[in-house]
Amino acid sequence: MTSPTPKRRNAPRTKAQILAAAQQAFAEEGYAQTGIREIAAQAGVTSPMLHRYFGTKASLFETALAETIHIEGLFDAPRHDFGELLASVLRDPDSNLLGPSIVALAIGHTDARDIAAHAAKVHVLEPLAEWLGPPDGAERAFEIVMMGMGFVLCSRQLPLLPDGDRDVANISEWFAQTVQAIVDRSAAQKT
Amino acid sequence: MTSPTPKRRNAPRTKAQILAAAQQAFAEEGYAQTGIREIAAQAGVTSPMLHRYFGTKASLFETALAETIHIEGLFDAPRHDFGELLASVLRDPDSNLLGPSIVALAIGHTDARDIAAHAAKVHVLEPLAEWLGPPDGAERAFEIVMMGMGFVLCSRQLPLLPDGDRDVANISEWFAQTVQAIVDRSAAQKT
DNA sequence: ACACTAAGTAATCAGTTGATAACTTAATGA
DNA sequence: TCATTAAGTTATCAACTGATTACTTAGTGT
Repeated sequence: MTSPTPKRRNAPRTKAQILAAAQQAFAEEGYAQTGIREIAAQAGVTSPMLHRYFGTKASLFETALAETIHIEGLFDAPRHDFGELLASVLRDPDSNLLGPSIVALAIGHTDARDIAAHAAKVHVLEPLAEWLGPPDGAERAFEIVMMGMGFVLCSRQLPLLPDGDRDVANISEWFAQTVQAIVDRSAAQKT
Repeated sequence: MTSPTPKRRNAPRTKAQILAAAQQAFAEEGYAQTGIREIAAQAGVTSPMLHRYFGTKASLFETALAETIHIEGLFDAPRHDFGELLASVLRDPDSNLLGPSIVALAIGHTDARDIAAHAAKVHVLEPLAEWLGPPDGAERAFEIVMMGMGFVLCSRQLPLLPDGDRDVANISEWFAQTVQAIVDRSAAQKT
């Protein structure tokens, strides 16, 4: 009972725990408001461990974000389901959406904003643009990311969603259709 | 030359200067990263002045945001121009867009996020919903705000816009058309 | 002319932040 | 078995945060 539990040492496990705690904290509280000690405590270690394994707070943020943000999971389903798929992921309260949340909550801090912008560009915008295809893949990728970020921001972070289930369902349906229209849009039929 | 310029006293002017400096700083750096002293220095006063006139930092933020955020200016033009009008305001680099920027940069901080959410609801969503009209004004207002926030977030804060002028013009046109479709959409023709 | 009020400043407090140095101790290999 | 390496902790630093107190002085009404 009084044994202080000698604390097994396990570097990779500790490192992983810190990373997971950081991702969760950055996604819930944002970069600026999340303290080094808070992350360390959540990971069950002390704060210097965090510097040992990840250097600075910003560099921890960078790796935490890079590991979390990814879009490729949406490319497996049939192309005509993309809109509905994205809508269901963003709407589902159980999908924790670490990536978009971390990016959205990071823009209030200069360093974090730059890191987040770069990660979003490399890990989301560019793969999405390539998946959509030339000649206007970049435009359409921006439009989709813009809608996704707007939805996450306004529905999860702020939150501004109307109260009724009916409203939410309608908004979700509109979101899916609008995104799908971007996916289906051909560069030929421009005005 | 060596005269220290006796410093005229002018309460309302000082208060206005603090408010203007706060709006600018909150819109550029965000709530969390903007310090009391920074705002005071920008306003040409010392930090206690800020507490004298506005109480706490959060309360200063609240007044600064409430004075800045407004949507009614877009209601004067003809209804069929709303999409294009909103797009032009959001796109124009010269329109400083204090309101949306302050809201976007505030979500990383708990207190500021709550204040911003309330302000957005009262000063943007509700007037817009009323302007759009029943029965689904709330839904459509959310959709428009969502798109606006997404655009500001991705184009101004991050920034993720493609490089070419051609791309930007196309995105802006798509944005205007999509928003206009929400405005024009009648509740009758729902699936 | 003078006293009162309020605008403004200097100095400082207590708490928190990210980061480090110095120390302890568990694990590993020769 | 024992010395070396690395995992982990304690204590602490310097800087900065929002906020407050006590003081100075300009403006104003009588």
